[in-house]
Amino acid sequence: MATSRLVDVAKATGYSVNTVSLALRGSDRVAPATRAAIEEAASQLAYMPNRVARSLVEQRTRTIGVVLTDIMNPSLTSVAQRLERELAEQDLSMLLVTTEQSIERERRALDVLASQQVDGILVFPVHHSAVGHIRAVSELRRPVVLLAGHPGPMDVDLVAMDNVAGAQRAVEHLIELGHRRIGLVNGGVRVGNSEKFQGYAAALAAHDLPREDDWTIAPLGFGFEDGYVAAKQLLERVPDLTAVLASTDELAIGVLAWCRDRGIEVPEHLSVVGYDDTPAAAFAHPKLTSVAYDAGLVARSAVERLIQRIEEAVSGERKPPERTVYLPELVIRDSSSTPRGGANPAAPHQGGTT
Amino acid sequence: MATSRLVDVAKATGYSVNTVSLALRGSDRVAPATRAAIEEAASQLAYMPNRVARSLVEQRTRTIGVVLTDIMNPSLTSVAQRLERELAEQDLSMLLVTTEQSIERERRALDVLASQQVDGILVFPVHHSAVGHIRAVSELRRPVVLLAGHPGPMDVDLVAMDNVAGAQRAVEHLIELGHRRIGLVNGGVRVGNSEKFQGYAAALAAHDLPREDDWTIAPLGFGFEDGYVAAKQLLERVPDLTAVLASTDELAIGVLAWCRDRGIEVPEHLSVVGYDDTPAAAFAHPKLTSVAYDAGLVARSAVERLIQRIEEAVSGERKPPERTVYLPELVIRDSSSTPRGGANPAAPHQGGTT
DNA sequence: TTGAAAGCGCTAACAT
DNA sequence: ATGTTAGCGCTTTCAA
Repeated sequence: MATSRLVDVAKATGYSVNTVSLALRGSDRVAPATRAAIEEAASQLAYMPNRVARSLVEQRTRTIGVVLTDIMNPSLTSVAQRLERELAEQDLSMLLVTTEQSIERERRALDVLASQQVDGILVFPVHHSAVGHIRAVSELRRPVVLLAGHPGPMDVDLVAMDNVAGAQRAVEHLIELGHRRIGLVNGGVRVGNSEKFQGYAAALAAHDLPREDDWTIAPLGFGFEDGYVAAKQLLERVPDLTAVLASTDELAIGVLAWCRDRGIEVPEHLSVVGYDDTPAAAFAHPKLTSVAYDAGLVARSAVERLIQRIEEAVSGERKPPERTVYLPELVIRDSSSTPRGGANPAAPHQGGTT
Repeated sequence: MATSRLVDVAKATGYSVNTVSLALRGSDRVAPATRAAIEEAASQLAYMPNRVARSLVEQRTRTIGVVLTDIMNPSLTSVAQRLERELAEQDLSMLLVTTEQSIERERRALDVLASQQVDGILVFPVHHSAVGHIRAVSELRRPVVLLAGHPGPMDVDLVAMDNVAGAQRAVEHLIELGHRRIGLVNGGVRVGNSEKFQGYAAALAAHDLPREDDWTIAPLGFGFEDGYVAAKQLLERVPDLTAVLASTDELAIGVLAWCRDRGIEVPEHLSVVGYDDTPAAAFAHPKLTSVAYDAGLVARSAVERLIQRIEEAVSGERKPPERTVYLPELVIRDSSSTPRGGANPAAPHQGGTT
């Protein structure tokens, strides 16, 4: 596993280490013939530059740290995928860490990444508002761009979709269809992320519609099973809801599954709206109306911002953080329609289909 | 962004760089009082070790490269997730690269990772058999463990699920139910991965059942849409198939969606079996029978093997590659049953439900 | 118990 | 056009 170094190529060719280094990096300060000879020897010896040594002297690693809460969540996965692609295009590597919703792991992740001398860090924060430790890293150590967060004053750069507006839009769609009793299945609220709730409440308030605390349910996770269980709890508790917004598509698909098992027809008895517009939304049954999270846009924009911040840091500039939020689109499919009688399982139109 | 170094802590305390280094790494060769003073100063200065410098001298980075074809594919995502978790437990970081099915990108990824001096590499190969370039890396540069591959002689370490056996098991399940005309929707075959086809063909052959070339279709991708289109092509071409095995759950769910649109009932008219048993399988409609890919097992075992290989390489040992394949389980749900008449859309029992 | 010196593999400033 | 020297921040002999 002992790979060859510059000095080996130097010895093989008779040139100095410096000349070899220059030649291999394509400098025009070395004679073409020399370069050819050196390249020949380098490939003979299967020489590959040691990026660790290079990073040490250049004081940069061309590596970006990416901190995600969870990579199983399809919308985060698609962000990760897009980020990797964007970074690769800029010739940057991606060091990926997941925090599994633990603020303590998030803290450690940032430390490790800073210690690894990553050039910058992209963070999907565990808590969308508790970001003091992240700010500290961004001020003391490396440029950081957040990929999600609460609206309002915050002193770290942020590029994200506007989840308040997204949820509000979804609920307004339901209101326009004629719904007045609308529930919310809001995953992840336990860790303090309330944008979707804010949008939901704002839409109801704007239309003078009622809202009860028990119309909202907060499952621990974001998955199918969480949605299934949440639907059961919510709709057994409040059977006369006519529509439900779920904070991820997977939750929504879990809701659909429970409705199917229970004989509640969607959208006839209950309208269901998902969030993120993952590929699964279009292939759910019925096809799921969903708020589109534009992972490509966020990834592109976040990488661009981060690179800009890195360049500024190198040249000693220090600009104030900026917040960029994009308005999500609502994709209307078959799971939402005008209300026709609520989800009351006491009077289903027909039996379960599973 | 100028972080403090050992020398800064040394100056602040009056000790030498060497003593500070030892103290901060908890050596008992420094006096407790000294250590306390040094730790105090270090935290004052927010000192964090520079892992790049450390890696250069220690000749290891505590970083593992992970090469995946695609991170949107749920089964690969779950492998990535598990790998990250396993590596984190061993205090190893994960450098993630995706190849998007390009052998050229795979080649470059391996070079970049070797150049970054990762301690080892885990690869989900683009081609399950064309692995010459991977072998070269594993012999010349860094230990490599493959996460998938063809059966048969191969000279790179491998830890994977046995897809031949998995597909064979799925088809045998269908045969036991009484199916005799069984199709295959086999994503990714265009890049040369034929294990699932082999298992499918072996099962049919073992039971003296017929097999026609046009009972197999090879969509380019692995997603819902690919499955939908493949189902259309396959079942319009061969309407009297009574069962279909799809090589991923997403393909299978795409097949289900087409059947729904077409008024073909599953499993009454057509049995459908998926592959990987992703979370979506249990929440599809109908609930999908699927071959369980055990991502946790593969991840755990692959990381263990890789670490072992790394240790051997450090101590100069050189053991021959080993192949470990695990037998997947078949999870039987509602999408497979005894055949009742084939998928002929000319005589559906009832209209479409979408 | 602590310090001085060497060196990991590379790039960069400064010779020649 | 090429070579010499220094040094990135750390760990590791080897001395004291």
